Amino acid sequence: MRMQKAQPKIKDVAHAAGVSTATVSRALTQPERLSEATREKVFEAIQATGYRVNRAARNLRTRRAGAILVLVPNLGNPFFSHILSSINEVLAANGYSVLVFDSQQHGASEQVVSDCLLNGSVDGLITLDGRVSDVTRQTLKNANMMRQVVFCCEWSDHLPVPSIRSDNALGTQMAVDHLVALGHRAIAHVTGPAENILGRVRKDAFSACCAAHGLDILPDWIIPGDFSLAAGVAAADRILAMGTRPTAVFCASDAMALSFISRCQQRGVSVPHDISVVGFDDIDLAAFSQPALTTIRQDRPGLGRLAAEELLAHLHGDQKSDGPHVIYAPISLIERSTTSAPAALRAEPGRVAKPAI
Amino acid sequence: MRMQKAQPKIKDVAHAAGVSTATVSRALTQPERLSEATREKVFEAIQATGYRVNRAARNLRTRRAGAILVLVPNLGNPFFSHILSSINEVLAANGYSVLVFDSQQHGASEQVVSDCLLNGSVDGLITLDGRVSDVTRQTLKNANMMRQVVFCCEWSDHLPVPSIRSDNALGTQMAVDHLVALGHRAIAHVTGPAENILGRVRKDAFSACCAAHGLDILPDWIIPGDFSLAAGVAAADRILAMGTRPTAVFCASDAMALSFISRCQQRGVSVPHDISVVGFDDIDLAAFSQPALTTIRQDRPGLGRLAAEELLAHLHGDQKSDGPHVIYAPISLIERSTTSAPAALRAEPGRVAKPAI
DNA sequence: CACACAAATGTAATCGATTACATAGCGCGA
DNA sequence: TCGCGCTATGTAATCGATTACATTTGTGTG
Repeated sequence: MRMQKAQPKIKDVAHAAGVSTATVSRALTQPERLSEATREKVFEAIQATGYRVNRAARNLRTRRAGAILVLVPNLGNPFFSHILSSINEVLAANGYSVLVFDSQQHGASEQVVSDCLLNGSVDGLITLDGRVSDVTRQTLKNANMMRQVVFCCEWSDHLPVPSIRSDNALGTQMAVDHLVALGHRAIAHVTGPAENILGRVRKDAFSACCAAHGLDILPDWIIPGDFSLAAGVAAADRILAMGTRPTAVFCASDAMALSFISRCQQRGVSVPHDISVVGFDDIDLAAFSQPALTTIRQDRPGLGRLAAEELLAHLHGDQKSDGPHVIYAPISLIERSTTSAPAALRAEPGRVAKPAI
Repeated sequence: MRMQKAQPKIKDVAHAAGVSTATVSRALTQPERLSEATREKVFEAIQATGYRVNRAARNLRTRRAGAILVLVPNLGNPFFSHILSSINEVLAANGYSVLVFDSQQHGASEQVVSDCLLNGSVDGLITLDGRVSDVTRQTLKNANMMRQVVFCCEWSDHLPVPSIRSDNALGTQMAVDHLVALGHRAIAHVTGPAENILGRVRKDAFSACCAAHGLDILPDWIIPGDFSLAAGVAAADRILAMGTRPTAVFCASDAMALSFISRCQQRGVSVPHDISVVGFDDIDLAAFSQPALTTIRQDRPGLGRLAAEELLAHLHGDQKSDGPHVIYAPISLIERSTTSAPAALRAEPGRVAKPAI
């Protein structure tokens, strides 16, 4: 009774259908090569026995894993969930399983990645983490496995593989242009972590855009953050303590923007009346905060989908586009209610319509 | 040049070390059974050749997969990220890989689950989705695979497997007690989806608690929601339109609570001055909203960790606790700033200290 | 009618590890 | 000295599929 019925094997099916194992296997993998009669016999036998292909055996023989590794820096960060979701959707639809690993969690994370690729437990890697150790890079190069890796969101310039990303510089420019168009000339920036490629790119783009607009940005107005909620609060405290306070703030993440705003409100500073705020990402909550957050939307589902599709194309050999090419997912400014003309301009309505360039 | 060096196999290592493949295998799996000299020879050869155990071969032979499937209802929901993260942490530390699937994504989701378990591509299943189809239940029962499944957060009473969860009734009671202690007697509830076990349990507990306190809850005050941000807005609109408006609202999720509050503020209703709000979950943003959200904290890392540990215990045969037992992760009321005494009581301070029972 | 060729199916090698069983070497007590 | 038992290692079967190659059957052609 408590005996566990052994899983039926291909031999059992073959026997039940009165054919050879080869025929059963072919019914599953190349049904068009069998006569209709046999094919049906086999499928009936499969039904009857409840047969399932043993994955390990198939993988061993075919030297494929049918799985993709997704490397996430901090799985606990909800920003990644939509990306993971769309990656999953595309891969699952193509018969691949999705393995996830948190690249910050284990000292052994570098080990894990190259291990998985080298020992055949996955066919490819999508990494949302732009930091790639030298060891990993070298290992991938040696094993000639570069074409089975793609970056998503983040990237590293040292690893020549395809990269799916938002145009962060463009997004930053949209944010700055928007604020400048409203009349702001004193704009602060709360950055991402210095070691993060996105943080660096957005910060550099911010400086460049401000320079292009001829804005005079005080060094103090570049406030180091780390994308986190806590960083937004800290940034608000710093700005509210400043002698010459900027009239607008561009935050490198929505999380920082939202907590920045909360802290301002808590300290009696009104957004956007007293200070305008622009975020980056367009997380779900951005549309539902009060006031609703003006931000730069990253197409998270699109990023995931494109990355998955790109990887699949490479795995299936469409090397039409081998190497380190970049694909940009669409990005856009979502104007909501945390930006307005600066107070000084509102006092001189003449300048509001056509703000000084 | 572009030849891809074939991965070294165990035979290559054996040859390099001058031993048999059995010895190499033993060096990897039961090193204590080898003499120190041989063991070192083998490890050097492994180093030298860059050998990695082929997973498919090992899995085939050992009839293990070294992987666990985590089934998530809606991967895009950030609530799950912390849980997934801690599941991952525990499993990775124990040498297991983590496969994720979104149970809402594919019509084939039921297929996927039983497939994965039956074809040996995973050793166990942690499901965050309480809805289990009859087919799946039957399949699991037939294959005697129940002991390789655990529920986390959600559950189904029809599947007798271990369940790691928060004490939702207790959490609800904490919320209601808190509001009642503040003097509220007119409390609304924004529910989760009717088809969701958590939504139902919290709603039932809410009704029971209110009854226990002798509160008179109008049917209208039970507002159907679905945990989403949009539902919070809709609920706010409904409540603000009511003739007899409740003085407090218990929302079945933080997402609904936060968007509920935003909508109230937007419509000029102040929280907690005009209406008190309690959430459920304690998501990251709850502490950083303005006002900071009073809520019931679920220990998400704890839920994930316990589920992973429970599953590992079962897989390793510690069937000390076989069957459908329930493990509760700690839950607590986090008092922040979205609750206060109702306006009516503030006018009669005499009643504030000891509100009428 | 014989032969070439294609289609359908079977036989058995193969993927790369683990491990049951066999063997060799060694120490120790009788 | 013999033999028992223990340790260290080797030999070869095994896990369960896929697939190269062989074989059979059927079909069209000169």
